[in-house]
Amino acid sequence: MEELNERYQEVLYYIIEEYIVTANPVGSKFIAGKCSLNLSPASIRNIMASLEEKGYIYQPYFSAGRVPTSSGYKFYINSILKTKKISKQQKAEMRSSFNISGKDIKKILWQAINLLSEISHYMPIVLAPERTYANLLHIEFIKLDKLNILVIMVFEGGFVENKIINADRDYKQIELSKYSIKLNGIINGHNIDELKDIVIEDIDKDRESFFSLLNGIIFNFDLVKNEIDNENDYLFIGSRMNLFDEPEFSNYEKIKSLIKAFEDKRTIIKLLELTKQKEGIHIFIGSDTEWSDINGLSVITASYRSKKGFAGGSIGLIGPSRMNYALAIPTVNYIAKLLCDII
Amino acid sequence: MEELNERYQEVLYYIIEEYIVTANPVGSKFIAGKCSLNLSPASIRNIMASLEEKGYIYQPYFSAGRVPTSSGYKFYINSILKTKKISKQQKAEMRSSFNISGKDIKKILWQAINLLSEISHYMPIVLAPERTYANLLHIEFIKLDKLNILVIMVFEGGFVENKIINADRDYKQIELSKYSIKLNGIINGHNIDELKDIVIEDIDKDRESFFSLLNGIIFNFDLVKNEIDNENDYLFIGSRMNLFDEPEFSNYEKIKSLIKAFEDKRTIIKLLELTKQKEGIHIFIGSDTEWSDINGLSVITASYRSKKGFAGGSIGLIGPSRMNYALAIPTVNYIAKLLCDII
DNA sequence: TATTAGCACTCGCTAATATTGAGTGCTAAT
DNA sequence: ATTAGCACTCAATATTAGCGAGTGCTAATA
Repeated sequence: MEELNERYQEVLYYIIEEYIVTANPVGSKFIAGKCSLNLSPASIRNIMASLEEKGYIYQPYFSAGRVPTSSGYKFYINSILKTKKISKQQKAEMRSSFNISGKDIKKILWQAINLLSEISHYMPIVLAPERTYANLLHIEFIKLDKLNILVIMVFEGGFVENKIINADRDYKQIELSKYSIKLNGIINGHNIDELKDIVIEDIDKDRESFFSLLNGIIFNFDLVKNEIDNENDYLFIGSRMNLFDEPEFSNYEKIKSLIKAFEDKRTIIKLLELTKQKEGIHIFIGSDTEWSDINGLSVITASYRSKKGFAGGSIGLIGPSRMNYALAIPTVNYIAKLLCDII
Repeated sequence: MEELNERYQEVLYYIIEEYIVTANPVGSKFIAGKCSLNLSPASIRNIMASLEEKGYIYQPYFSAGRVPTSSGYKFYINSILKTKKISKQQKAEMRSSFNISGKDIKKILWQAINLLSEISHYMPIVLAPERTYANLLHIEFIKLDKLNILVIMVFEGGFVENKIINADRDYKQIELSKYSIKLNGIINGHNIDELKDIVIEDIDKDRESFFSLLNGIIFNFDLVKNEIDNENDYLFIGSRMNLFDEPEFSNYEKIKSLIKAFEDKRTIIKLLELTKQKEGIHIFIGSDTEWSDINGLSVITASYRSKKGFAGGSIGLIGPSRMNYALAIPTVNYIAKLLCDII
């Protein structure tokens, strides 16, 4: 990223700050009034022309004010922006807004969404922790009917996964309970991958009739790993309404493209999965290659991870590119941190 | 509902049929062309004037064509409409589009939504069966940590409910398993209300240390009954996109009011709960008192119920008031019937 | 008496035109 | 190097004109 003269930075700064608030192109006269270096509109215009040449701002049409480009935002975020510190009081408020007694992780994630929504007025998204690397706490087989067995897996962190598998024959509940107990004996805080090895080993030692049942379970392990068969238990999306209130989506065509983009959750899931394994804040702006579907949208993401070491998920905030980064970035960051503590 | 002359009925019929397709006010000339009784536009106009006086149609403005009112639709549905029979082949197709092997009820309900969406191009909604009257199949306690116990309840029909309860002391898993076994011995196809009585009785006989734990569970039963604490596991909503494509929502204001109305799911839940216990098809039109939130929308609902007798839920279809009732009504009806069979 | 042709009238829709004003780039003066 | 001054651009808004689909009424007709 090219270096920018202090004066240039200040002009860019005020353009973006103002554009974030009003969503209207910003003119030279306004900047001249705001700027600490007392310059006339004409001088500002010269600076603006340079900034435009460098690609940080552009004019929607001849003789309109200037609007930040994606690179403009990027420069602003990386070099100019000083994010607001969250006050101790605000932190305490955020923390206390979580009600964690007797709630499973799903509800806690929803609380995070609501909190983010309240504070930011943008659209929060949360990816639930994946189960592959999470340690199993408990496994249980319950007979539903002749050939269907319900497998309940409880993971560290309070995540419960229910799967129905087809059995090869009619198992009795007592028989199933025996296997449950047996398996629970060896589970003992292993994750699925490890457990798979142990179970396969065990089969060799003890070729009982539940050989095939176990096969079914192992197959099922792979299911849990690879297939998210209900997106609704994996990606949580907060209220869209706030986004629709933003002026850039105040016409029919744009609001429709927005709805269409969110209808298929895979784009969002992909984005959140990208950042899940990485530390810290990630920001996708405007027409980034990773987030090119909707022009004019930005996404701030952060990953969370329990201290016990099972894999975490990520949270994010979707807003217009002209979103209030100074507030949004530390908020996303802190809520991710809160989630780490809570889980 | 007032009686209508056959001639009047025919005119009303063609107005509605045409309006359903084009969404434009229908003029006298067009009706004169369609009508089997060969009348001139002028005569049709006379009839239209009468129909307007009776409140079945209205003019959006002087010298526009006529548009059906809510009472118009009501009369049409109750007295004129002949719903299309679904052919055997279509029925077979619908039935075979369900993949029920190894799927829990939630996924089956989602399949119903997708099917309805494909056929109707409106917005399907499904209310999951409530658990109060459903028979319990299995109950299981799993220790999460010192004071948190996960209670898993499996209901007939494949519904699984997970609840975390706070224990009064630190239970060992072995201890909990014993209670699980004990409870499972007496569950045996009772529903929660019945079970509650049995358990309370049992407590008197056998004042063990799990007295207080059971108390916690009983309290929890009430929770399952009264509180739906995650709407997302209760009400399933299909794709909104189809609705937004309808011409009545083709402007910014209307689309926003629509989104806002659906953001809060309680209205829809209330509506579906109203019809859950009743047999057959229910239709809410336009500005019915039960469904007055969004003008121009209609809802068709039907309840489903498993044969084994546990309480069912209901499915519905939200579309514009000018929806294709002839197709939508039998489709909702048949899919509800399919659900009865499958569950 | 029921029906219809004829006609003047209404009013939303579309396109064409005029007006406004915020903001610019350039030039010449400071 | 900075800036006042000025002509110019162009979206947005308001204004006007014309079209045409559809009406209600009246008088003629079967």
